[in-house]
Amino acid sequence: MDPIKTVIPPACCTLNISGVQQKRLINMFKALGNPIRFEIIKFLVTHPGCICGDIVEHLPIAQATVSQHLKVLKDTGWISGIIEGTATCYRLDEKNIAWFRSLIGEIF
Amino acid sequence: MDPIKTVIPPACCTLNISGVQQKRLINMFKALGNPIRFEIIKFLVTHPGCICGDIVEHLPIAQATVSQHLKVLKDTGWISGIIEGTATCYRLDEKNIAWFRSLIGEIF
DNA sequence: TCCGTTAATCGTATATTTACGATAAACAAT
DNA sequence: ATTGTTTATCGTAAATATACGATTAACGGA
Repeated sequence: MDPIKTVIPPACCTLNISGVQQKRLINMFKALGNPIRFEIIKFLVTHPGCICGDIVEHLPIAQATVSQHLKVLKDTGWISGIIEGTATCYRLDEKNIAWFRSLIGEIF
Repeated sequence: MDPIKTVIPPACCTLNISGVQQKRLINMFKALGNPIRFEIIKFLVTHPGCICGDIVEHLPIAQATVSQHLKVLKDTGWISGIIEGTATCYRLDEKNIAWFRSLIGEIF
């Protein structure tokens, strides 16, 4: 007797990912799933190397809060910051974003 | 006298998006930025049309919680559900995911 | 050395998210 | 009609995220 075969129609995406990579991706999603952080990333596209104060001026929230969001974005790989005297210059983490882009292309 | 020109090096992505589209995208990111919901989406890739109970069996959380996550995924456009008798069959919202994919391709 | 500038961190209040059990609603089968 | 099955929703507890003012730390310039 033939075994029962269930045909699974091909899905619109594979989401073929797991483990550490999946965790990393989820954290990147989560970080960008916040309007303020999304705006910060947008701002960095046009203002690479800007300092925390520039971002504070551009947003309606306090410096401490901006700093906190910058930390989240740094920890999840969206941005990097280099200390320059008393300021910190922030820019997109292009390498990690490239990883994100190619991974999305693979699994979606 | 010449105006000062600041050259902005081309960024690794444009993030050229705003308004309602941006809000929609952010909400999709936020929804997928949760490990449980990510697993649900992965499960639906291989089990299209499955019912809530199938997902409950597959995950270590209560039925009420799964239902709540399904609602979030539905509200953000990741999945759709059609009522079939007393059950509800869930599947990926392929149209919306296609929108997501192409948008990501544009702005990243 | 003593200020002024900048950003990170601390402590904390509030809001949101996540989880659960209990219950309700909707339907199928007997 | 009654019973069983399935899922959504309600109420609520606990955890996490978000925001702020105050403080600290690190550096540059007078």
